[in-house]
Amino acid sequence: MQHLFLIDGSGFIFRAYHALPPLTRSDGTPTNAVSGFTSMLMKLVEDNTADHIAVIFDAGRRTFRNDLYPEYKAHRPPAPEDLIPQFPLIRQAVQALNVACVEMEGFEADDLIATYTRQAREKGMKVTIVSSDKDLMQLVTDGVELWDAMKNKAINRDGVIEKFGVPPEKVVDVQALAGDSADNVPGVPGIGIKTAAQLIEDYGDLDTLLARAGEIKQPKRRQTLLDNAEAARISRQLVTLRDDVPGVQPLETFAKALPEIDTLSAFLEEMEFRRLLVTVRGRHQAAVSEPMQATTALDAGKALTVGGSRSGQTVTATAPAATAYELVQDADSLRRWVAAAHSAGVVAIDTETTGLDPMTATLVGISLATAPGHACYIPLRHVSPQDQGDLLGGAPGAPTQIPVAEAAGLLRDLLTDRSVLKVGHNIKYDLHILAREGLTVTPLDDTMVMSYVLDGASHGHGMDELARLHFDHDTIKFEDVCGKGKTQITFDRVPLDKALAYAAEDADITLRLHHYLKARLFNERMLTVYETLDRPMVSLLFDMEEAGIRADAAALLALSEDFAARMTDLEAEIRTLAGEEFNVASPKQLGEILFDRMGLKGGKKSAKTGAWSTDAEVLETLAAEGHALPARVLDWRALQKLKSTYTDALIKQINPRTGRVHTSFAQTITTTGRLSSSDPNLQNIPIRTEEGRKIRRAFVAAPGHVLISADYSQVELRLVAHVADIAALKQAFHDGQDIHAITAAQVFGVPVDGMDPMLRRRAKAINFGIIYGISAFGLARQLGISNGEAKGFIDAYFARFPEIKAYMERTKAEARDNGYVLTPLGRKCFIPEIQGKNPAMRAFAERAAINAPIQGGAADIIKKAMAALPAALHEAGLSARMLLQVHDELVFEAPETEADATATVVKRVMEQAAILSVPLIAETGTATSWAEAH
DNA sequence: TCACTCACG
DNA sequence: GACGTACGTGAGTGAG
Repeated sequence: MQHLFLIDGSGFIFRAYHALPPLTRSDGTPTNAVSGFTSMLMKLVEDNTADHIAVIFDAGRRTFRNDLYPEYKAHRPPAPEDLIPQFPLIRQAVQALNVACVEMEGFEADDLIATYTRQAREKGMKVTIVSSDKDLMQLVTDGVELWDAMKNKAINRDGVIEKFGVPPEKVVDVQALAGDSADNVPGVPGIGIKTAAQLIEDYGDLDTLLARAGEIKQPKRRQTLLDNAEAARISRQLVTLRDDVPGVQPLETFAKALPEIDTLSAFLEEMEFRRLLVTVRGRHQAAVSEPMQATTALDAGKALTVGGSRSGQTVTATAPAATAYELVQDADSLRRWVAAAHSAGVVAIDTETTGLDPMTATLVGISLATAPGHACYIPLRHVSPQDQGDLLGGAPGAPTQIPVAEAAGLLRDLLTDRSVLKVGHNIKYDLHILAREGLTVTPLDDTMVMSYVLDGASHGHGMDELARLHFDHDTIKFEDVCGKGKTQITFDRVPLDKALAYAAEDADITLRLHHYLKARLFNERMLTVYETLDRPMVSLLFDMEEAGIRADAAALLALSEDFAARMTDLEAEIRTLAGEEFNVASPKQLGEILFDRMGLKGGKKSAKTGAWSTDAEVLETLAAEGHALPARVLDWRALQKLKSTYTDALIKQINPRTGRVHTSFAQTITTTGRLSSSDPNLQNIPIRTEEGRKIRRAFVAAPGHVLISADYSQVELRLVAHVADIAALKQAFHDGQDIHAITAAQVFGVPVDGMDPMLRRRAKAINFGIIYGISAFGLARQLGISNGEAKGFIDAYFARFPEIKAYMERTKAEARDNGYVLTPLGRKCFIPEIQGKNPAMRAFAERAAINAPIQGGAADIIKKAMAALPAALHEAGLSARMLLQVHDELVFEAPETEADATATVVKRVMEQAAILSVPLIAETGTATSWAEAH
């Protein structure tokens, strides 16, 4: 399929101009925009896969839109003084790069882009519009996407929905309502993008909405819409792009051509762009002196530019001429692959299994890759595709396979050879699978974790997504091989040819990702974070998951039954109080009973669905007013939660083979570097209520053993004191004082001795607020006080600890400048919405930015402690096993006789994990159950 | 699949 | 001046 690139020239110019400091040629001509524009365009021309490319400019200020609405773009300030002389030079740059260049009087660049996009689509071409201008988002459709060249990010249909809340075909309707202050499109006053999207969502389109505006519930909004219907219609005309601009230069003239080296050099020389000149000459030299690098179907001829300032070097995936995937069905072939891995020193490995749960899935086959494009698949437990299938093998029609035990034997030494690095994508999963075949694997690299260290939660880290993102390659999907839904088959029933293509590709991609990500870790200075914090977690988390924690099924069952009985009683009572049958578990039905039928006041409706809110806050207010029904519902809900989420669910999660619960720790999910736990989540086991604690009591040590819980004391507040460098707070921690009492004394001006507990409680809430990026609203809600009072507390806090204000401003600026903030140990936490236009979203992002170094810093510290602990315990001759991590707490299981010694080592290692300007304190507890140890 | 609710740090 | 809020997660339920 042919591929057209349309570059929004004006957008490019302004971004280049604002991104770069003022630069001038030796004759004084300003050149910063020319320089930025030229290097962006060069990069685009070199990197992309286009066969047609053009830059589109605006021709003049007046267009047909000014006839529709004279005020259109009337408030635009003129271009900056030092940009004006650069416009003609930029057109020269386009010519020097041998790229087509189009503009037309009376039309905006956007209209030309719309016109060419339509023409290209009619010819079946794919289109990429290089711009992040929201006005162009209406053009996105199948085969048409926007490309944000600064962020290196594609904006597809989903991206448009994220921005506008509606799909591309409805964007003009939303813009018509919301208007645009930059372009002076009026829209309807008081309606922004969010409201507009909601209205269009509700009514389908603008015309229907305007026709039915009388039905809108909110009186004020109804009236403004009725009053401004005409403005909305004109606005829509203004924002709708013309895709029928007549007499445009034909698309065929955009065919991509290489730049003339002499013309380009002359231009760069004239502009005095020495760095670009060197680059261009260097490339030219390389191209004439060396034959083309042979490449594979994957990543054909495409150079991967590796980011970072250290070298700016280009990493190209080197590969043989074609992908050669081999099916390995006999021992000799496998021996050859093992030898190849030994000589390569690095091998990518992936397992195929019968399921997704690492503790129960069974190995079906293994794939290996030893060089890009050079991969194999070793089927081990495939059955014939028609077979009803068990895992015994040897059934009629089962394919030829190396016996599993023999294959394991051939691989064993390779997998533990210290001179051969084993690379996997989410290799923790494969470790579980291989462990059940008696195989251990070391040393390790994990490309999923490497990707997370580099790009955080800015995108997902699945292999399919990374292949698409970095190699522009579409992998074979699991669903393509196994189907989905009811007809899905397990991998052991997949025919070997399809299994080979799928499985070998996964290993191949993993190896290529490893090459690419390793270079990026170095160039972007993230190698230390990866090596010291995240890489050691891979095998450690594997050990923890494999260990599991013992759960007392009988105790859980007894709790379940107790909860069930009490819920039945409550249900009867609730129905009597309500005077009718209803589903207590349905917030919708409950809301209708409380507020519509019983007519209680004080209800809130949700913004999204207009349903009555019945959350704990609402019900507690009603209960405090003396209403019995909401009070009973609260009791019922508490029991329902404990039973369904915990007791019932945990019983099901006890592994029959081990009698223990094996959670799964995710290492690449959170925005701050924390871990997360699922299947089941063991990081949210109840503790705050007595009933909940009973569940924690069911987590117990094996016979003859104890559980040791060790948790950091006030770790996040200590990090606040450290990163914000708050002298008074640091002193208080050094002196080992009660930090909330000290805060109260400072903020409220009272002595610590004989302090009103209420004041300490308030100070504690303020301290939490600081960690969360405080707002008066949030603090007021937490404490049940007025916004004004809360603001007073915050001002008093800032006055007493002025450093905190500076930290907050500094951190917000850091996020705005970079799109991420750094933890004290150097982890990047990405805050993409910080540049957002919506003030609420931006405020949200700012609070997240303030919180991230604190929460993330604490996560880094406990990771350092975890990484150091196995060796420390081993050296002390102790056999304790780490079982759980709950953000600031570690849980161990140790022989009773080693309890004290283990607690001592754990405490020491945790406290020494990082040297901050405040001491770190860890507290330990020992008991036979988790509840008592904590 | 989404919204709501609620468990944890 | 409107936006709609404390930070970070995972899971169960109802409803469409």
